[in-house]
Amino acid sequence: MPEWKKLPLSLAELCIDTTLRCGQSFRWRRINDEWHCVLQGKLISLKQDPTHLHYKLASPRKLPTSERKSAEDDCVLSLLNRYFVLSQSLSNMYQQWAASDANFARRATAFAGIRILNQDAWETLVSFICSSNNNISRITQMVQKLCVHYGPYVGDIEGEKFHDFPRPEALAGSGVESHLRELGFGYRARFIAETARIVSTDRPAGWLHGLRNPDCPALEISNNKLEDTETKTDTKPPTYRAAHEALLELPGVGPKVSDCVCLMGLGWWESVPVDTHVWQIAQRDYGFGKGVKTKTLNKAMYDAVGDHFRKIWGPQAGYAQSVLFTANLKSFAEQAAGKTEAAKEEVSVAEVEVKPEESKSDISTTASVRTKKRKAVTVEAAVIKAEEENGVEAGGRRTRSTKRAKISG
DNA sequence: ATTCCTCCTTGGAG
DNA sequence: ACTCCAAGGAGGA
Repeated sequence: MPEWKKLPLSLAELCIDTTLRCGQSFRWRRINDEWHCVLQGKLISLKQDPTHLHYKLASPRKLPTSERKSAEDDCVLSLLNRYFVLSQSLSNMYQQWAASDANFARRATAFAGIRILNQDAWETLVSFICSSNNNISRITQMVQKLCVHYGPYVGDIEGEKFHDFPRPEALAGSGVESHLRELGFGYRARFIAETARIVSTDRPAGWLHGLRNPDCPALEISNNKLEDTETKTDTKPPTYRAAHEALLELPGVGPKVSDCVCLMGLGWWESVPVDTHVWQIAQRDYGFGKGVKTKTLNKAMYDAVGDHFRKIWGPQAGYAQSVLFTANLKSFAEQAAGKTEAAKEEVSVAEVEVKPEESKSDISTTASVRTKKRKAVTVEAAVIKAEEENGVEAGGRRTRSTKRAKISG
């Protein structure tokens, strides 16, 4: 039996119990207060106490000599550092967001230690294609089915089998769509099969990885050696906008799913996925949607919400968004209400001032969406329009006919 | 060319 | 039983 290794880490820097079940990754399973998942072919186990994160390789394949064993431990540690991006100080970021936004300060009190996971881009892509018009528990079941039926088996824990996530080629077969429909994927079956075929066949090797943010802290180590094998096709460094647009070409990928992949799979932390929860938050806490004509989330509103959050939270807005997203989930309602002993008193103190000043701005778009060239939307509140010159340039628009043409062809 | 509306699968919750 | 909702997107009007 392998021994646990430990890493000094506070719950404010990482809380796996919240981070691993807030709808980012759908493969971690908790058994007896220990978390297990296959990452890069390795079955990894985690547990946490207030001062340390404990980790181990759940089932090493060979009898480890002491040398090999310590090498494997180093490998797991490096993997965890990249997966959780532990080089980044989370409490510092929380402090900055709380200082610039009273609502964040209030909501985040009971939700410390939530990190954006630096996940595999392909897994993130497929997982969030599954997420459309869906709920977290069923997404989890669907991802599990993908692993069981198409992913490589790695090992057992407590009688439960663990598989890795399948590679694109494994999901690109001809019978995949009908099989996934039998497995209850609904209309997403075609999206997954088709996207797998495009990524594995139509796109060059390393295409998805090439959309990564080269400045993401998770890449600091491996970025020095820009390997010649598959990255020499592209000379210009990718941008968030370019990555976002490139993903939109794939079937089942719209603006929201694309932003999820950018944020959680490609290291673009300025990406703000606006889903039903974030739209609720934007309306309830940030004055969006007060206009008569703007109760529904249209494209202009989608962009305005993301731009607003980037304005108040800065270039890691998507990271901050995930904290409020988690605090808004029904499955975390008890935690949000401060039922945990740790957060109880702090929340009751902060509960006094419920209305932040920002709420009075009543952000709503006027119906005059005079889209001439790239002026996306006219916004009444001056809060938004200030960022026009702020460098968030909207790149060349990709029309939908282009996307359809790519799919059918 | 852009925007808006409806439909798409499934299953759990109210 | 029935409607609504869940980390939305595609296709047509």
